[in-house]
Amino acid sequence: MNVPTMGGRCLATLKDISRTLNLSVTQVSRALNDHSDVNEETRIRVKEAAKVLKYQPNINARKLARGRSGIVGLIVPYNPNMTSDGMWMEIVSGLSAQFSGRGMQFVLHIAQEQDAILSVYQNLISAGSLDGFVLVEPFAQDVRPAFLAQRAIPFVMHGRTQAPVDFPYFDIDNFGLAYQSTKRLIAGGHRRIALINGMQGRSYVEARSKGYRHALAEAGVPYQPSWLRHGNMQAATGMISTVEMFKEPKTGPTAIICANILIAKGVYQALEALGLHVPADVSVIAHDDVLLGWSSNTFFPPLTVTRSPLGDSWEPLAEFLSGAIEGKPLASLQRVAQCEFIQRASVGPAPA
Amino acid sequence: MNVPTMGGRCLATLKDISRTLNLSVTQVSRALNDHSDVNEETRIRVKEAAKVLKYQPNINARKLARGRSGIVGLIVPYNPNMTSDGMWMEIVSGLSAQFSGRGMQFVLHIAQEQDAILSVYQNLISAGSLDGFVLVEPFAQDVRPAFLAQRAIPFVMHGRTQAPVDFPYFDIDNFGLAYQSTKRLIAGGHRRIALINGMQGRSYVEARSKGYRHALAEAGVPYQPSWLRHGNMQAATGMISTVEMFKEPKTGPTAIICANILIAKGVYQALEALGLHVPADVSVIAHDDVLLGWSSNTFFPPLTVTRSPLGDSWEPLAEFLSGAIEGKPLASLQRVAQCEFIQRASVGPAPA
DNA sequence: TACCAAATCCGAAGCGTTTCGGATAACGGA
DNA sequence: TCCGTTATCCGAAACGCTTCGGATTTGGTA
Repeated sequence: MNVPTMGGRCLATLKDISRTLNLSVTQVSRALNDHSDVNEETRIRVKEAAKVLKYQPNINARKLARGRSGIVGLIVPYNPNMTSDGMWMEIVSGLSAQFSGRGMQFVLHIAQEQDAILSVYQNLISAGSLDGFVLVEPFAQDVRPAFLAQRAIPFVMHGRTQAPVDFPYFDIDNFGLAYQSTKRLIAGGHRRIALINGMQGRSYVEARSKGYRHALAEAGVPYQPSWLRHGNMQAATGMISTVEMFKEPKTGPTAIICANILIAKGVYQALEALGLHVPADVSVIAHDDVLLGWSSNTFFPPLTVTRSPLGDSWEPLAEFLSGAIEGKPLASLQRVAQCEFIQRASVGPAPA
Repeated sequence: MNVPTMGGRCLATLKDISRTLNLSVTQVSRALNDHSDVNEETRIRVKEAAKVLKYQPNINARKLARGRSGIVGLIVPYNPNMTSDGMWMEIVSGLSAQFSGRGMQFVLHIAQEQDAILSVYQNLISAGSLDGFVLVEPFAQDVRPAFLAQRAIPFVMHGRTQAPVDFPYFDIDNFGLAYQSTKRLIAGGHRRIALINGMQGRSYVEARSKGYRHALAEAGVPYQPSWLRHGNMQAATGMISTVEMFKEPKTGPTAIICANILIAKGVYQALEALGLHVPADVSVIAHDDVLLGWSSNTFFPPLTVTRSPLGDSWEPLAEFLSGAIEGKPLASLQRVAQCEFIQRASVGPAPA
């Protein structure tokens, strides 16, 4: 139909190398791919020639032969206001950089609203266009792992689900960070501790709630439902929750744990408006993903945080997914990162 | 090396269809691709069978045969604080959706700092991994078009450069919107008009400055350099610029044109702080990209805007790039969109 | 000397498409 | 009746790579 008018860009092929070296294409391929049965000296000659000829393997041919596409994807449902949330950009840029460093491509697929999300996975796989997925922001009850695993589609999850996890994942110790924070506050004499958490259903949110309640139960501190709050991870959530919890004066919490820095920002603002002081009246701890340009050191008084940079997760995620595609054993494809506890001035003993 | 352990996912091929229909692979391929010399009835039978067998063309084989990868890319230099900017997410999600709707893949490539940006384009192309690029946020003097055009690498630009544009692009009429805004203010009796623009060097910024100055010159209104300001497109820029322009009381502008809604937000805040009223003391016009969750109707008094949704550009960009790859004539791959002028209460006659 | 294993190499088949260059049949006009 | 068209179809080659199943040499061992 249309002639390939668009310019040269012709590149060296395996055949070219084999011709100049008087070798077979087979052997050149094996040399380049570091296979076992090729003479060390030959391998060097081949690699040398490849460099000289500026050889670049044609990924499509390779993929056709290998039966893999070399492309992995992240599917996110289209959401008009996701645009205001810089976290997605962080995710995309982090993963994209990691995968391209591994000679793979990473594509972001926006699923349109009308698409059933599971069928999107199915379609992309069966077209041979993608050979694996990254799953982020999982729900505690997430249907995707079972679906994908059943079809032997490789994937890696950023986080875990409530069900036993027999798949590759990288997660932080969400239970632990909430547990630790709560426990430390209790150790400081606090017994009226609130947790302002993210949206219900997300698995990291549920895990944190559990850690919080576990610490309370362990210390025999009664759990008060109105002090476990849920909302999106924005300053407004922190502000509104705080105001509501202090509606009845003198009955508010003496310590507040925030699911992220933004929420903590809102809490600080609300406390200031209410005339309450940190940490004299209320202690505050937040979890810090080191994200969004929000730094935990823009707070006064300085904010105590549990810290685990979101940016540290892209490398293991990419590694685990490519491992899964190559069929590496599951045990090597799972990791839970611990997080750092950074004590600062926003936590004090419980007021008398 | 490693056996293809990872499960079935085997899919119907052309051969399967040809077998069930007693046709040649050739003819099946031609039928599916709507070529000319295939019987209408055959074509229907083939498409029917394809549907029944859930046939999905293997893109890698297709790409190998056609010599194209079907993947286009956007290269952005790595920038740690880009993440705070929701606009990138908008760009990525918009383009990604458009291209995947065309059966292509769109990848975001993060160029690491040490990479020379031009060589990144070169490398991605010569590996055969990408067959075209989208260029966004061009500079007035942008070196990429010449580089890519010389190598016959297809691309499309969101915007234009200062140099004559003999390449595919989609742009809005930046000159025109600044010109129109300025002209209308002049018509309202204003002669002290400021423009708070984006960062110098970007081509849309330069174009707007030109439109502004052209309108001034045309009306014989003197151009005052301190009233043409540059900064990033954030509220802070609007605020700071306004405060500075009103440092000497009574000598400030009577009208301010803002490069986007965020800047206008800052301007409103500064004016309020300075005790100046919109539009009695100062008229305000902004350009509205319909973005960032910022809506121009959160303003009081309502903000007059020139409006052209950034979201409208993804479709033509995708169309033009795939057109360029297919070798369509240049003339059909260029468009400048006009923008809407929405008159609201933030503009009034010049104060006496 | 005969045999075996290890080290290197190679030919050929295959991956699933597209496409070039005919082949075949039906048909109308000369 | 012969020939050129038109409408359909097909075989085979090509795209560039990987990989299976040997082939060849070498050196050591029985």
